Parts: sequence; structure tokens; C-alpha cells
Amino acid sequence: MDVKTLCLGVLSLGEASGYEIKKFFEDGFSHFYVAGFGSIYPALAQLTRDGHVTCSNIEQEKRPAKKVYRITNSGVALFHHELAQGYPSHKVRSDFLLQMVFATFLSSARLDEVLTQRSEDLQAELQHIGNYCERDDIPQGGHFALGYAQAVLQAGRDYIENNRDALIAEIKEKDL
Amino acid sequence: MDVKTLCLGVLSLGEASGYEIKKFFEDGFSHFYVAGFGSIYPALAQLTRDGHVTCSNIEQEKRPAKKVYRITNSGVALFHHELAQGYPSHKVRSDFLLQMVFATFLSSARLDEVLTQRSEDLQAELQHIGNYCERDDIPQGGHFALGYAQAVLQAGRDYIENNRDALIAEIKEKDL
DNA sequence: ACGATATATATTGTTCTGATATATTTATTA
DNA sequence: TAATAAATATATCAGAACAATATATATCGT
Repeated sequence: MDVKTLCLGVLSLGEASGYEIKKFFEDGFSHFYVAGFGSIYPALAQLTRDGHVTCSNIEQEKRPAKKVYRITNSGVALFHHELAQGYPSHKVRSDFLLQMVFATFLSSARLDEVLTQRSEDLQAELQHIGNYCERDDIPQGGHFALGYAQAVLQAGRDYIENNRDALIAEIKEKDL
Repeated sequence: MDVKTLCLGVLSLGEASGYEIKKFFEDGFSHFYVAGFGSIYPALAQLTRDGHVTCSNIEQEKRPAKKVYRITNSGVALFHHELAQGYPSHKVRSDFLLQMVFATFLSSARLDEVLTQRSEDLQAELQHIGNYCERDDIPQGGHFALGYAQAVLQAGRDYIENNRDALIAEIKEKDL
């Protein structure tokens, strides 16, 4: 599942521009999937070349021109094919947890700072998802994914709050 | 925090080969950080060029020759500098949750299959971390990171078990 | 004796990330 | 009111990372 597949997925819900595809994920699903313009625009270009989407230039008043993409039959077929085979991955890349592994090399003040920041970030993400959930344009399955994200974020935050003091104390001991 | 920093981190715990650096993460911390040889070897080459690590060729009996890397003073300084500034990121890229967002386009049988597989994978990861935790060569902070991983994996698995039937029922309704 | 797994390094093509550039409009705030 | 920030919109590029593959030997279980 690369960015091309991601684009096909969003376009299978309705036509959209590259900007709107990015927003679709930024708004609600940024916790578990982030794609930048540097991936989306080339992906759309290639999908257009391969005939999986069509592109029409829409002039707008008081806005830059849009390129609206629409999925083709071959695009739908490709998307369904991708969904039907293989097992989808779930990857985490956490510089935060990596830093915790190497906590020995951090000052206790810095450690405290990092833990506080992470806890606040998790809280903000939870808030963000909570707000988004109330929208009525969320696709079927979207609520499941958002609920999953909430459960996982909450567990992470609880873990930090319950274990931060012990970790900081450990590192402080080392400092002496 | 790129793969270069990761290598410096592992080497700050003691000398190691590229293979051993990869194993260090595969064994215990693969849940939240994966780096392949395609990133590690070039990173070590660059660190050597820049004088942050030194490399010595160790001939071994009954094993391929090893290149053992040792961190230099400048490497230690660089690593500590990286740890001390900026806020570490925590990124998730889940094709699994993406697939759930687009669950409408899945058959209920396929959805069932994917959910079962994910739940089993989470269970296996939990098991793996549980075993690893009993080792006595885990750096300070490592237990915190492993505990975080366990909390998050468990929350994910619980969420799937508690919500899978409702989601599958929803999708089945759509099928009719 | 055979096949699978472990040890060990390396390359290559493809993809992704992060930063930057450009341009206009709307909303905010001082 | 004027300046500034944020939103809308597309695009490119260097550098980083990923996934797959190649090569070679040794061990371990069956």
C-alpha cells in the first residue's frame, strides 16, 4: 500500500484534488497515515499516465486553479485488487521511544521536558480526533479506525503518566 | 533522528558490527523502530568518513569477517547533541487502519481475515516483548520503552476484540 | 544428508520525506 | 486600517529510507 493506493482510496469516495486528498488525511487520520505533497503529486501524475485516474483543470474564481482527479474503472479495479491481497502492515517509527531507550544519556531535566511534551502531544491528538469524530462525512470503517487510534493514544498517555516519575528517579540516581 | 543517530546510540552502549546493530533492534525494539541493512551500512560508512566512528576488520574463525565499529569522542558529542535538542517524533504508518477506513470496499470474509491476522500479529508481538523483557542486558530506559510498547499493543488488541464483530456486521449489512 | 536458520556485508532501484518555491485570498490581530 | 498569519493550490528536488536481492559460510535439527 503506497501513496498511489492511498490516492485511489480517497478518489473511490469521490473526486478530489491533490490538496484535498492531503487534507482528508490531515484532518482525521493523520495519527496513522501521513503523506506529503512530495508523494501525492507524483503519485497522481503516475496514476494519470497509467489511466487509473483522469484529471480535469478547474478554474476557480478567487482561488488558484484546481486539478480535480476522478478514478477510472481500471483504477477501481486496481484499488480493490490491492485491498484483497496480502496483509496490510502497521509500522511505528518512534524517535521518542528510541530516546527513552537511551535515557541514560539524557539529563533528568531534559527527560522531564520530553515526557511532558509527548504527553501533551498525545492529549492534543486525542482532542483532535474527538472533535473530528462528530463530523458526519466519515466513511464506514472510519469510526473503527479512529476508535483504534483513540484507544492506542490513551494507553500511551496513561502509560507515561503512570511511569514517568519512576523513570526520572532512576535517571536522577544515575546522575549522582 | 535518522539511522546515523540510531547507530551512534547503539555504539554508545559498546562496539558492534552493522549486523549486531540491526539485531539489537530486531530482538527487542522492532515494534517501534525498524532499520534495514540498506540504511545501516551506508550510515556506518558515512559516520566513518566523518570521523564519528572507527572501523576495524575482525577476522573470525568459522564466521564471515566482521567490521566492528567503535564510537569516537566526536561521535559521542554528536549523539548527545542530537538527544538534547528538538522534540522526538512518533510516527505511525498503518496500512491496516487505512484498510479499515476503506472497509466498505472489502468483503466481510476478507475483513474478518484481516482483523484476525492483525489480532494474532499483535499477540505475537506482545509475546515477543514479554520474552525479551526477561533479559538482563537491557539498557536503562529500555524497560520503559518496552512497557510503553506493551501497553499500546495490548490496547490495540483489546480494541479489535471488542469491536470487530460490530464492524463486520456493519459491512455485512452493506453487502445485502 | 538435507534444508532451514543464523552470521555477515553490500548494492540497487524505487519510494518517501522534508524543505523550498510560487501565488492569491481570507481571517486575525495590533 | 494596515500588517501579518493562515488557508488554498501546485510543484520540484535533494537526501533518506525501504525492500529486494546477491553472496558466502556455518550451525542445528530432523
